[in-house]
Amino acid sequence: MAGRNQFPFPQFESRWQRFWDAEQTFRAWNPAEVLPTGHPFTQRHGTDALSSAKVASGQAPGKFYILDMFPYPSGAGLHVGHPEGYTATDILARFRRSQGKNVLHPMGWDSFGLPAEQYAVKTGQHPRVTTEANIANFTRQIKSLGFSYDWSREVATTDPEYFKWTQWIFLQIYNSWFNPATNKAEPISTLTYPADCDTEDKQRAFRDSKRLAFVSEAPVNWCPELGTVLANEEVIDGKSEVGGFPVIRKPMRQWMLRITAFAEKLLADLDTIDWSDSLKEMQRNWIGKSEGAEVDFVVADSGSQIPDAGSAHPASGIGHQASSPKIRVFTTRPDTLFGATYMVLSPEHKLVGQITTPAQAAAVKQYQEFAATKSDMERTELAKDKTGVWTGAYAINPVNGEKIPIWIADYVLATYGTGAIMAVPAHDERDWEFAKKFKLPIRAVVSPADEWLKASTYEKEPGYPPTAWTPELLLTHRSYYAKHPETYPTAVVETGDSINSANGEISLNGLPTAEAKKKITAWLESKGLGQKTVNFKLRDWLFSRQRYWGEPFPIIWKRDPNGVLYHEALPESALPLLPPTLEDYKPTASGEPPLARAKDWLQLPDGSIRETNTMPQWAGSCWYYLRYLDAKNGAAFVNREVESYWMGSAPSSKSTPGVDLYVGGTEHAVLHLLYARFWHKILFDLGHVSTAEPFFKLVNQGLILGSDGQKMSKSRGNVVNPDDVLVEFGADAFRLYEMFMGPLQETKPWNTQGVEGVYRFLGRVWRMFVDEKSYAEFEQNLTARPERGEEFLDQVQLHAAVQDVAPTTAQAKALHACIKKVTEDLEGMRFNTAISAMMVFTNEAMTWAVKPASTLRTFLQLLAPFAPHIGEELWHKLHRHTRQAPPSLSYEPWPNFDPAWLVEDTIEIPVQVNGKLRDVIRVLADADAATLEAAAKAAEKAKPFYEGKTIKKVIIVPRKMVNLLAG
RNA sequence: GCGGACGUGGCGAAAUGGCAGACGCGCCAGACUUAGGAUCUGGUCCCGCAAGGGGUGGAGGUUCAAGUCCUCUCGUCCGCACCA
Repeated sequence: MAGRNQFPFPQFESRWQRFWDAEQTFRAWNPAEVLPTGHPFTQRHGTDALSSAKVASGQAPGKFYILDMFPYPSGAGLHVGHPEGYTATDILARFRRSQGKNVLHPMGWDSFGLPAEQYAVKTGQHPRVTTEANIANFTRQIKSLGFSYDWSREVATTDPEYFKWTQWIFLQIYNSWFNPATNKAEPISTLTYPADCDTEDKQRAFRDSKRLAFVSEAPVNWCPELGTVLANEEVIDGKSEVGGFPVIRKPMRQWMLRITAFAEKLLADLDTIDWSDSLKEMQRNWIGKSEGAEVDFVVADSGSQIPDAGSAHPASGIGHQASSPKIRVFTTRPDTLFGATYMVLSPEHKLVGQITTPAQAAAVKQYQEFAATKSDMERTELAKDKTGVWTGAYAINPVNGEKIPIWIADYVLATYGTGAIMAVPAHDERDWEFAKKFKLPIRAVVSPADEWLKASTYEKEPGYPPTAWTPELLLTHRSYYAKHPETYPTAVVETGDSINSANGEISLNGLPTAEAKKKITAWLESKGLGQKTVNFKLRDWLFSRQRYWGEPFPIIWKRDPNGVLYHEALPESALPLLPPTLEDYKPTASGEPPLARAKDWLQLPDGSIRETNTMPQWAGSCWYYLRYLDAKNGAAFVNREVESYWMGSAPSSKSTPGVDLYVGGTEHAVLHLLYARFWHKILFDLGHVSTAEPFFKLVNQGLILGSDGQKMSKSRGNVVNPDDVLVEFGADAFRLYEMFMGPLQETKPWNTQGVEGVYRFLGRVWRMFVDEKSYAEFEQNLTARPERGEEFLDQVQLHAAVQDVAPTTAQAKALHACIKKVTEDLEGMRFNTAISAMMVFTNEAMTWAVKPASTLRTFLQLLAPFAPHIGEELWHKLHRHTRQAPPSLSYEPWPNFDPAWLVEDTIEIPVQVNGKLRDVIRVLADADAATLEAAAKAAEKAKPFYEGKTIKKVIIVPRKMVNLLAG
């Protein structure tokens, strides 16, 4: 589109961006900070607005912390999806600022990450160089959109001054343990040692086993392609979330964070925050709480006669040797214990070798190898067909003394529960499939629902097909099921009354599931056979990566006099611990992380060796929202007073606890958002922050699809580059379009013609304000001397129709309706309908021969949060015209609507006959029921529909409608 | 399979249980114009000349009145997925 612009955005957008930068218009001030007198915040709120006294007494302006998920600065640059959330938050930031809030609206960079490192491996260029270039590009792009960020608070997770504190927080975690008695993280110094920890070595081992950051040797997700381990959360269908490469399980020494200790709090506190149901549900599912019982099964016959040293308490079960090993299982259905006809251990279960009989040893070993070579992906894909082998061993069912076979199968996961299950094939689908395949016995212990019985009955059963389901017939089938569950097509997994569940001491028969669970659990506990247990799907967080481009751990390794390796934290004074300079960023030939290449860095003079793993990318994003509060603080990660003001626990905050609004993509639903909540809770317990949750309200923006309705991707060629849109239509139109597309949370396709629509709207706004002739002159001058564009811009005159007159009633009504709609829609984040309301106003105002300056001025205030550049430009023109010094548009109080203007004298209401619209009548707004009825009956068009009939009833809803019921 | 969100014109979408389709795109017609891919005006759910009738994925229900509430059903998207 080479033709003329509808309005001179290329000239005024850059002008106002420079203005905001130079004036520090959006600089947010901390409590007790000295406020410059010239700043518009000070001019509105006073020089002492944030004095310690006012903050302490609650007299200071309330805070509003509005946060975007900071981006990873990729080489590809900004995507149209990024500015969707950023625009929404910017509009709200400007809105709240105008309403008198002290608004904190920062931006930064989640700049550690794999792409820069992969580029370094290929080219040898230091990731910092790549990262800084990408940040520069992202900064340019984001600034070109005119967002009101306080850039003085910018952070980058790769900045040593930032990751110094990431490392510091890691040390807080390392030096803490979770005290179950207080249900809190506490300094490791509060740990009390058991009596048998009587040596320094034993105490150290005990201490290290309790830390919230600890070392584990467990099998981990290793991605050969990426050359690193990954957290469970980063593995999807057995493939890496980044890149989609295969992931295998491999035992490695790794750092873990004890997030499982916080599972209950992470779950419970979801009820205290304002997030979408779907997001909360995703977190709940991920945490995966299930309540049940752990039950011990004693092994009856085992392959070896090695007594189990661990089973100090002989179970009081029936007929077993006290020296036999015990297998502990977790079940959510202890009520079905009488139906356990076999057991299954995961192939990796540590008792497998011990219990396997010589006869089965070869088969078991073969199966274990078979299971081990399968990747998680294969295990999932082959899930349909159950596999397993018998160990040759039996266990004793503790409730009935029955000998049941012990199998191993990979449908039992080593990492969940105890890694072993009691199999109740009649009432569990997986056990059912397995039992059917291997011809294991199936015993019914729960009576099915009538519906299930009716639906599952088939010809082999007596009395089939039934002519009618009499209670007697159902009873017959019920008792048949109780004896022959294996003849039915499926397992009965629903709850129901217990059957076949009694021994000499206890009977569950006839009890509904919930009661049966309680009763059997109490019995198990009284016998020392088991106890009530809560299990979580959530695993501890695998926190180390074999990468270069991440925060090094502030940890060193030493050997004690016995040659045992142990770890030790670096002192705070050693922070930040910088990564070494390398020539080559690949892992070493022996598979050591890249940091191991830096021999000088690795070895300390006292002989200790540095940890060579680095932290995952999530580390920096776990707390960046806290660093924004006090980004330049060299003495602490955040000052306490500053933290309590912005996070809402101080009296002045006058707000919700935590970040007031956090907007970002749904892709971080379980990863970032769970990790950040976890870190925040540790910091809260340790007294470093003042709220239990970081993000009070969270909104997920929807995905923006390509114009073909497909996800945007390079390969589809449907990617829209914001830079291109900006050149053609400008930042204001871009912002407006992203908000006008539809509700923020919805997925919606991009449509360039839609951008033209809002661009035309802004053009109409421009023409409503400016004199057409002077704009034409501007364009001619601009063509001749483009470099003098801004000078010419100031010569563009206001439209002659804009006059300093009082608005007419109709004009005031139009304006106040618009104020009301825009204000309410902003409160509800309904940006699309707010824009539509401004379009309605503009369409009407365009028809006014004389346009009151005061009305247009107020309208500009409504428009400015959405389209700030044109807002500022016209705001200044308008005030030059009225010869007033222009106050700061950003800090001018938000207009209030006067309900008096919105009261209509007469209104149109529909007249229905038998619920169908027949006519519309115009009546006085406050007309009473009798008047409405009379008016409705007088409505000509409605008459034919009830003439000749009697009106039996009249429904009258004042101000709404009249319905005549005739018959 | 389980959990969540959602189905409204040609398209993006609006509608405290009370006139379905605001606003925008696209399209049609007209005006201005050397020109229009600028701007302005009017029209635009379907059937029907009209009166009128039909219409919010489908089927029922509640109600004077249902896009909105309830039940069932079909479909789309997202998340989880052998979690005992």
